[in-house]
Amino acid sequence: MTTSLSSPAERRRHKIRARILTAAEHVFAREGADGLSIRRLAENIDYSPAAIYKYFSSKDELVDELKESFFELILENVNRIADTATPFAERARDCVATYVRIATEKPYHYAAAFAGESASGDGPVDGEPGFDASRKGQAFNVLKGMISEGVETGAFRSNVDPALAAKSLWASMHGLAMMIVHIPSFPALKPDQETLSREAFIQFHADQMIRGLEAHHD
Amino acid sequence: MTTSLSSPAERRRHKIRARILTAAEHVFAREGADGLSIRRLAENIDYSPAAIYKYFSSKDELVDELKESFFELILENVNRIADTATPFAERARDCVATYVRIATEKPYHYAAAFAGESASGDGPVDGEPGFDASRKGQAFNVLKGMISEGVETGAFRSNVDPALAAKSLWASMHGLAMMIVHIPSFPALKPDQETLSREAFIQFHADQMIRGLEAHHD
DNA sequence: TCAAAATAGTGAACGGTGTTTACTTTTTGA
DNA sequence: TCAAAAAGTAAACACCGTTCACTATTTTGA
Repeated sequence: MTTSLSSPAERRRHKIRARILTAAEHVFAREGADGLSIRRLAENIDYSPAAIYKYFSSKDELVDELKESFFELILENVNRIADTATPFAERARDCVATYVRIATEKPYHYAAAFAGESASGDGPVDGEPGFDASRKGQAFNVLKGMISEGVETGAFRSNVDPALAAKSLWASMHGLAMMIVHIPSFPALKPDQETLSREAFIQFHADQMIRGLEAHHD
Repeated sequence: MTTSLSSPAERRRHKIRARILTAAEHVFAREGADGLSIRRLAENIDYSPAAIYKYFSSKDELVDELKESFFELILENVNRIADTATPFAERARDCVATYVRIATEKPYHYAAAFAGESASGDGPVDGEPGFDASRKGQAFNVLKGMISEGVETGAFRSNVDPALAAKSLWASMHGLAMMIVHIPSFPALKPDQETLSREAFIQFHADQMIRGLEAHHD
């Protein structure tokens, strides 16, 4: 939902910015940040390399926008599932599975989103102001909310701190996503049945994580 | 333990290779792969840039050696703990904690070790020949062995597949390590008490993972 | 309407990068 | 001793992100 802006000049400028971002998105998705060069990008859209700098102050800023809108995509999907009325356990598993699935569908985006938040220094983290407003912060809060629900309904042990547990769970999700991103055949036990076992593995991993939070079972 | 080689010429060559690697190691540890340039490296050791290519076919090959010996360091440490006679639960926790600690002590090494196994294509994975011989493969097998032990002694549920569980656990460890590497303040709940809470968080995470494998408890 | 100011766009350059090639110097081994 | 092998180098190639001085276009305000 992009709010259309006032003057026609501004609209035109916004359009060209979007054209640059779209071209960048395609290259980035296929080849990552290294494959995306300002010069190549400029040629794609029939501009001089220097022209890009009238719209973006640096390559990093341009790539940051790609990463940000990617994490918005993750957030939207996870949020939609979290708002579902399905049973708690299933809903939690779905959130994990969706997060990992989207992350691995755009491997370069996902890996880049964590490798250097914005080229220098890291973005805001839990506890610092601004974290809750960032896409990652919102996604984290969805997770935290679900865990709180689990504790309140008695599904999870009563002594789990939602913030702590959410971070641990996030780390586990992140780890699986990164493993699949960097080693695509990671989940497969045997080279065949690739895609099938990937989904199964994600399920197993999600169950594993959730079991760690559950009150005594069986 | 480097087996000393035959001829004096070969020894001299080996020595210079080591000199290059040592210089590279220092720069890489501080600034990562981007900060390590062949030209800078050459200047450090008073050689021409082209000379490096008499010893390494590419920058990637050079960096790969740094990554390999780093993972050997992880393997040594984890192995030492795994061979300890301490109680199972404690030993498992220590392995996880040590893995994450070493990973986060050399953040550039650890992140690079997973970001593109060797510049193009990925290294061998479980199920493929050669995996068990790689450092990562050996580390993975330590993990798998410990889980097998847990299943046999009845600490873990009897229906857990060690290979599957080891991958899940590895992913979780990896995720925490990567989170700390990319967002150093990740575990901290409040900006102070940094290092203290990091250790505590790793403990929590390790417990969480292990609980997911345990037979009914309490 | 018309000049001035702002904006869009460009070519050329700066200082980097990994790598290759042709060349010289040194070392080796029979 | 002397040819062959190895070590080392300077210069170039083809890239990269970014900046600068400059022109052309567009917008603005009096």
